[in-house]
Amino acid sequence: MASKLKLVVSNDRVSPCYGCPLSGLCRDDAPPAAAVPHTCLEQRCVHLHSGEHLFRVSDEVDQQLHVIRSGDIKLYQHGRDGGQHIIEFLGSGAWVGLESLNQQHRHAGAVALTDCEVTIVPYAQVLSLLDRQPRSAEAFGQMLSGTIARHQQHAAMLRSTSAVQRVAQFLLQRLEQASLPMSRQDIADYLGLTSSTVSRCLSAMRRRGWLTMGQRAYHLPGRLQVEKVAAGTPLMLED
Amino acid sequence: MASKLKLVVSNDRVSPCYGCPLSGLCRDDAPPAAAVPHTCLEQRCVHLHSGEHLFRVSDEVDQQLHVIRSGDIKLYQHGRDGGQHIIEFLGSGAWVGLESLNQQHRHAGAVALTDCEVTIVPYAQVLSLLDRQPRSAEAFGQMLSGTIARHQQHAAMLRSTSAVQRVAQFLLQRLEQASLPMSRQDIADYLGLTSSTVSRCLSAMRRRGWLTMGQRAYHLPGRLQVEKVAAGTPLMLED
DNA sequence: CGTACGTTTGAGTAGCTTCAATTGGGGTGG
DNA sequence: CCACCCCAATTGAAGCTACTCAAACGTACG
Repeated sequence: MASKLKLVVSNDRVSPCYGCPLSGLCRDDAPPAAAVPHTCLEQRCVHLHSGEHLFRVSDEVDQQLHVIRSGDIKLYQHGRDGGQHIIEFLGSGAWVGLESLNQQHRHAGAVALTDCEVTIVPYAQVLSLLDRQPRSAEAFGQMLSGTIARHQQHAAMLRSTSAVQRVAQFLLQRLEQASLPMSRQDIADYLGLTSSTVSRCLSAMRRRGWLTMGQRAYHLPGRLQVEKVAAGTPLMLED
Repeated sequence: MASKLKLVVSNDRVSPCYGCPLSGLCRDDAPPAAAVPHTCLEQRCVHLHSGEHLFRVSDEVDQQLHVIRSGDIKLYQHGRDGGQHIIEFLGSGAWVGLESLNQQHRHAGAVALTDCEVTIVPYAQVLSLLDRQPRSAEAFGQMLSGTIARHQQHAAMLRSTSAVQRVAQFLLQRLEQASLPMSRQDIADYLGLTSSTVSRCLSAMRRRGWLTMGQRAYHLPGRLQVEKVAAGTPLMLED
């Protein structure tokens, strides 16, 4: 179960930034090739198998951030009642660990939902970049700002009184990619419902033909109706 | 209803940082007095009366952050059903507007719950500070990180199934200062409940002598029991 | 083929919401 | 100073939603 670490050194002189996790933060329009430090060239990666932890609750914070190259990860906390509360589902391109920068121990755990490839980005490296490139501080701020905005959206979803409403919003938000790698229980823990209720809501929409579910693939032929449900239109669960 | 703007220029040479909203970010251990730019000396303030908006939903983002000097502010969004969802209650010392850095229009509104004094901090000024003082980038990151962590906590509270549980957690979290400037409706919108339910929960605890409510002052003689309720111990509403 | 686990579905119940009536407190005008 | 009004808070009763408990089904894996 040990994570394999791989050191990747790019030899591509044409575009040294290709594949660099920091490329989203780099703001030098024309970075002088000679001045590019190791930062952009060295990439440490971790491969996670489905179910493996990237880090656990109470782990010591190691001052490292992570960027997901491929796969999906869930961020969770332990609920008061023993169950787990999913904070966020993170997909390809997402940063992991932004909430731990000021803390000594993780208050959230991160588990791979599928096999994952994750790039390790030492926080010091990010700070170093922010130091060298003033404009990237702005980009970094925007990234954190966006994270905050997403959490606010999630909180809004949790306050939607109706269960179908929450499930509909979840589907609309997550079904750009037409696949849901997480279990019903995970969805339930994310939406503040039970897996039974989630299942009932999905079945209700499926019965109406608004949702089709091949074992991993999901589609929304009735996207318009689902949007109405998400907006508050009531929906009888049993037909 | 027009907000009064006041320009305050400090003449105090002894401690130029005193009262500076950026002091929490400044990381120069011994800032050379001669090099201190206007940044630390100019402070624009806004005075808000209870009920006045600092900004509204859909307002254009003016690239300004705010720091609350005194008073309380609520951050809210419009719910699907017409009601408003409170995102966060912000008190003295808190930063306002961190979630809007990457957006063109506000997706949240900010209203004063009490009379407020708010310092205006142009985002450019923050960036300029981050540029000059590399270490303050870390502090800024920690601040945003802390904000994210608080939102995650809030989301966890919203998933607590029981109503009394949510109210108890809210009281424990908010009653360091022994006063709740917001209305029952606001609390309800924050917790994802109705004002009736909030009222009932508070009454239940008051009947048991765990909570006392002078018109503005709140106290928790039964903090221990309230903590148990927050942790999941069931509680009959009617006695 | 059999076991184990996740999902679906079924009744019954608890708890929150809804709607409405009552109380209380703060402000205004007499 | 008191009466009045207005809005917020409280409280009551009824209804409905989502949870609980439980069983049956499907699928993946040995």
